Amino acid sequence: MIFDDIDKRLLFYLQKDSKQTNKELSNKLNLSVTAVYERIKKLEKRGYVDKYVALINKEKVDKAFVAFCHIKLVKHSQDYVVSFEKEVNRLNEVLECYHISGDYDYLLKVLVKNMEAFREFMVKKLTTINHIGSTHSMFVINEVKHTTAINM
Amino acid sequence: MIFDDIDKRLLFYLQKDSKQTNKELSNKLNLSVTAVYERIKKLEKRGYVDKYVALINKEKVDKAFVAFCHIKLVKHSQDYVVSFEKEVNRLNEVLECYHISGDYDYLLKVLVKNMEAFREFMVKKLTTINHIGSTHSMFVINEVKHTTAINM
DNA sequence: AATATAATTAGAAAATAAATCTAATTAAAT
DNA sequence: ATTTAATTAGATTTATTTTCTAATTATATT
Repeated sequence: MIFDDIDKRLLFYLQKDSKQTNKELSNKLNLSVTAVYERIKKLEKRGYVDKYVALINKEKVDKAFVAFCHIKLVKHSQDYVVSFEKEVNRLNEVLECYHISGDYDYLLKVLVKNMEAFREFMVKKLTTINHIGSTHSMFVINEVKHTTAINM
Repeated sequence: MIFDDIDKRLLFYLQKDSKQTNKELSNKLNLSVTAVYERIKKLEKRGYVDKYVALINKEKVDKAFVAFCHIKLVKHSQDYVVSFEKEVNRLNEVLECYHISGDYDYLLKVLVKNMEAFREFMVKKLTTINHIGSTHSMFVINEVKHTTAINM
């Protein structure tokens, strides 16, 4: 199977705006509507597209306070890791969690209303999770760049 | 204007899958198709929805190596900050860039093919940007959680 | 190079969904 | 209680997606 330049350009446009009609895309790609349609279906079927989503304005829904939390576990045994990761998945303030190299074990992206809500989150939710050794939080002063679009 | 529980549930569904038809949404929300349609248009108009996008599978497009880079500037004068932020916006390996509190000034999320590509990025692109004092990179071993859906 | 095979594309037709309109209902304000 | 505004439902129109058939293009085989 081939994944050519037209496919790349198609994904580029869909990553910018997935609500474009196939006709609009067909103009940009110099193809017929059917050709665009078939390519999109092919890309979806082969797993290139994870999903289509609406991206919500976090200021509008009052969740504009963003923090990154480094977390160290007390031990790195299989069961500690598994249970920590399961707990983190339950916390809906945590949008992202990465197991990373370096001084800390995990990096979390946390979204809440304000500093007070963040304190609540830390005290009542995060630090009640077992096996956490230490944490280190960094607060987002300004979002300089934020895109979901992968460049191919 | 009111932003009620139905709106919240509607955004919840749209954040999961924006390709659902209004009929499917109307079933989930126990509303008519028109009511769903009007609510979506209202939310869009009032700025609740930033945009609709396709989320692409990074393994499929061979950009599965993820790194977070801490960056310190040599100075924090206005012009240094402005020019750094402008440069970062140009780099398409950088999906996200945050000005943060703490030991470092910035946190970058970088997406490339592999470690070799990351090295290339650091040497040929990132560190050629002026005003960078020091950097510290963390590599993603595993993506434990990753969602774009804000919980309201 | 000629032929067969598969993949991609285009255009028309059918099916489906979005958008608009009018009227009815519900909620909020006076 | 009455007016006003907002929301909703159902019907209709408009637009888009999906399917179908045929033509074209690319790839593989002899």
